[in-house]
Amino acid sequence: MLRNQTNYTESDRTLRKQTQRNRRKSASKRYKLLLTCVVCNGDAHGYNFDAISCESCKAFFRRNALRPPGKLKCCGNGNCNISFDQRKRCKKCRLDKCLQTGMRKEWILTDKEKQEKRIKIEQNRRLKQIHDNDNEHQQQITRRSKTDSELSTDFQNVSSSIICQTLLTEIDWSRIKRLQHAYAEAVKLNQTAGISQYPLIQPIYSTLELFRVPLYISSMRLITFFKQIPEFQQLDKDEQVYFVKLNTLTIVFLHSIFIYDYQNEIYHEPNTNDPLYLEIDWMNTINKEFHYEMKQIQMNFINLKQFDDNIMKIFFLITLFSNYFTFQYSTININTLNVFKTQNIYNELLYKYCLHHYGFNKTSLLLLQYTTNIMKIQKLITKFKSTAHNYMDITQLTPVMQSLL
Amino acid sequence: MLRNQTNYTESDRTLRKQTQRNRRKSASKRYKLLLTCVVCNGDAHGYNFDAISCESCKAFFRRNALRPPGKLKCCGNGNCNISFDQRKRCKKCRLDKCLQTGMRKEWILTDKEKQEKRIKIEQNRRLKQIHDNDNEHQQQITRRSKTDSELSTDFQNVSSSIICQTLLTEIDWSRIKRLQHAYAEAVKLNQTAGISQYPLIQPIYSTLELFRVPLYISSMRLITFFKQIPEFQQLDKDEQVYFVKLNTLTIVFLHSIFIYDYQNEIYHEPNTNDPLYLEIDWMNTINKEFHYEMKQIQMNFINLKQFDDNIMKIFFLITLFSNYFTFQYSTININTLNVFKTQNIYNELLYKYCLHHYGFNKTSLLLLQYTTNIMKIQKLITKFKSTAHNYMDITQLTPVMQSLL
DNA sequence: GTAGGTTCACTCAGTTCA
DNA sequence: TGAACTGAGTGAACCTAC
Ligand SMILES: [Zn+2]
Ligand SMILES: [Zn+2]
Ligand SMILES: [Zn+2]
Ligand SMILES: [Zn+2]
Repeated sequence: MLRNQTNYTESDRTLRKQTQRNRRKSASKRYKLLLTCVVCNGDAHGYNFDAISCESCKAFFRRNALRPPGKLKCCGNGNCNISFDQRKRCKKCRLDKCLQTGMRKEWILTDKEKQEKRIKIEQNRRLKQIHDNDNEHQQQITRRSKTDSELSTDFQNVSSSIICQTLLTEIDWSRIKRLQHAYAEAVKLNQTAGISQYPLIQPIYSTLELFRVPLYISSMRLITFFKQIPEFQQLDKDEQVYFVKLNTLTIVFLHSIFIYDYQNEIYHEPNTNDPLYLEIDWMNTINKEFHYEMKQIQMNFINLKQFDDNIMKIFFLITLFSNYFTFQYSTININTLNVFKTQNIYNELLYKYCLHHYGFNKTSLLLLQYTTNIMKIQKLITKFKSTAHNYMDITQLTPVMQSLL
Repeated sequence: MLRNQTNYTESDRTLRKQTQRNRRKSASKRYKLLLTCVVCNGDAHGYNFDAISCESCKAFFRRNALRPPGKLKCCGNGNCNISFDQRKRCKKCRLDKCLQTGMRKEWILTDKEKQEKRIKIEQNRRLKQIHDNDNEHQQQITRRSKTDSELSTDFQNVSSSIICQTLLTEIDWSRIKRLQHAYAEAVKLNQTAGISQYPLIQPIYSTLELFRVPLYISSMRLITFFKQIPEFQQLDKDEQVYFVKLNTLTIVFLHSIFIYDYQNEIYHEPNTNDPLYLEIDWMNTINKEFHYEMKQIQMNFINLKQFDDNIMKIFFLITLFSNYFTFQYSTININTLNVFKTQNIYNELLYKYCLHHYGFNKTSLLLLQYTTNIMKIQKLITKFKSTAHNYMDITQLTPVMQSLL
C-alpha cells in the first residue's frame, strides 16, 4: 500500500523523535557499512527518513519528495527496476520506491524548521567566537531563564484581532485599525536592502553599527508611523520635532523589545525580509549594564501574559506624547494642555481596549506594569543619551539619528 | 573494455563498490582525453545517452536519432567504417553504429521535456535576478501549498467532451458547441506575433507590460469571443459597450486563472504559440496583496475537482452580463430585464450542463463555489480599477485597454 | 554515534555559434 | 557539424544538535 499522504502534525514530530530514540537503544553497534539501501541496494550507513538507505537516495528523497506530485513522469510503464546502477534512470519510479519502502516525507524539515536550525547554528558559532576571542571578563548575562517556558509562545502567538463590541466605539475601533495600518505602512515604506530569499543574519560588531543599521531602520519606521497619526499632524512643527527628539529613542528600544524573538534570541521585525540580528551581538554594544537592565525590562514584558501588539502601538504614541522634562527644558513653548489631551485620547483608548480584552481586574495591573517598565526604559535612555559619545563617533551617524540622541 | 553493464547480484557488493569507486575516481582525475568514443574512436569525456562517446557523436545522435528512419541512406553497402576522420562520410552507418554501440534514443528529451527544462532555467534566472537587483519588498508569496496533491492533474486533464444526452437538449448542445467554436476562433483571430517554433518565455517587468502584452491579448480575444455570441449581438451598441467596459477585466483575470499551468507555474493559452509568461513575473506587478488574494482564488479554483473549460466559458458570459452596479452607475439606460434574460439563458445552460456531468448533489455546491470566487475577483478588480493609475501610466495603454480600466 | 541538513565538484542533458 | 558552454541534478563528504 502506497503511503497516503497525510498532513503531518506535532504528533508526527514526536513520533519521529520517539522512533529515533528507540532505534538508538536497540541497534547500537553493529551497523556500519553492513547495511543495504532498501531502495537501490547500494551501501547504507543507517536510517534516513525512517528507512535504511544510502546517501544518494537520502539526498534524492529530500530533494524530490516534497515536490508536487505529477511533475515526475515515468517513461516506462511505472515499474522500472531501481538498482544501484540504474537508479538515475527513472526519477518517478525511484521516488515511488522510496515511499513504498517506507521513507517518510513528513520527516523532511520544512523551510521554517530549516531556518530555525540555521539560526541556532549561527548563534552557537557566534557564541563560540566570542568565547575564543575575548575571554576577558565575559560576565555572561543570564542567557536564558529556563523557568518561563511557554510564556514566550504567548508572546509570539497573540493575535491582534479586535472584535468590535460594547466598550470600544466605532471611533475607537477605527482608530486602532488606523494604528495597525499606519504601522504596517511605516514598515513597508522603510525597507532594508536585504537580498536573500530568506532573511539573513547580519552581524553587528559595534555600537556604531547598532545605531546605523537596526536602530536606524526602527527609528525611520517609527517616525513614519508617527507622521501618519492625525493627532501628531495637528501639533505645531516645533512641537512635533520636540517630541520626536525627546522620545523616539525610548520608543525605539521599547520597539526592540517588541520585535525580539524569544525563541530564537534574535531581533527581527515580523513579516519582513529584514536581516536577523542576534541578541548576542547587541549584548556586546554600548555597555554591559545597559543591556543587563534592558534585559530585565525585556523579561518583565515577556512575562506579561498579555503582550499584545495593539497595546504596544498605543504605548508608542503615549510615550511619544509624554513630556517628563516639563520644567527642565523650557526652551520651547509647548502647549502642554493640548499635548496632554492628545496623550489622553490614547490613554483612554488603551484603557478601554484592555478592559475589553482582559477585564477589569487585570487591566489596572497590566497598565501599571507596562507603564512602570516604559518609565524604566525612559530613564535608561536618558542616561545613555548623556554618554552616547563614549560608545561611538556620533558624527558617523546620519543627521536624523544624531538628533535623536 | 567497453562498459558492459551486467546486473550485479546481491553477493557482488564488494565488486560493485569497487567498480563504482574506480569509475568515479578515474573519471574525476583523468577527466579529459582518456576515454574513447565507442562510435568513432575519438576522445570522449563520459557517457552520452548511455554510451561513452565524443561531443560530435553526441550532437550527431541527438540531431538524427529521432528523425524518421529511412531518411538516411547509405551509398555503400551498409557497413561503412566509422572512424574518427571518416565519421562524416555516411550518416546512415554512423547512426546505425551509435545505436549498435548502445546509445539510447529514449534518452533524448522530447520537445515537451525540453520546454519544461527551459522554463525551469528561466524561472531560476528570474528568481535570481529579482533577488539581485530588486531587493525591496520581496515578501514571497507562498509559492506552493503542498497540500493539494493530485487535484492539479485533474485540472490539466479534464476533457471537455459533451455527451449528448437526456438533460441537454439539441439546442443546448449546439449552444455549447458554438461557445467552443467562438472561443477557438477568437484565439485564432488574435494571434501574437511570435515567430519561434516553440513558445518562448517572455519576461514581464512592469504592470504596464502586463497590461500591454498578455492581458491585452486576452482582452482582445475575449471581446472577439463576446462579439460572436448572438445574445450579445442582440444588445444595443451602448449596452454592449457598457458591459464590456464593466466586466471584461474581471473576465480577463478569471481567464488568466483558466490558462494557468499549475505544473510549470506559467500562464499560457493552451494549443497556441503564445509566449509563456512566468508566474514569478506576474507576481511582481501591481501589488503583493492583489496577487496574494488572486492566488487564493486561483487555488480555490484549482481545488475544484471539476475544473471544466465549458463551465468556464459559460461563466465568462454570465459574468459579462452581470450588472452589479445597478444603482451606482445609472448613467446609461440598460434594459435590465433583457439583460437578465440573456444572463439567465446561460445560467440555465450551465445548470443543466453541470447536472448532466456532475449530478445533482455536486452541482449546487460547484456552482456556489464558482460564483463565490468569481465575485471575489469582481471585488478585487473593482478595487484595482480605482487605483490602477498608481501602478502604471495608463495613457501608455491602447485606448481599448484604457477603456476597460 | 545517529540522522537531519549543507556544500561543492562533477555528470550529462541541451544550447550556441563559428 | 562539433567545440565550447550552461545549468539542473547527483552524491560523497561534511557539519551539527541531540
Ligand atoms: Zn539507495
Ligand atoms: Zn519508471
Ligand atoms: Zn564519436
Ligand atoms: Zn554507409
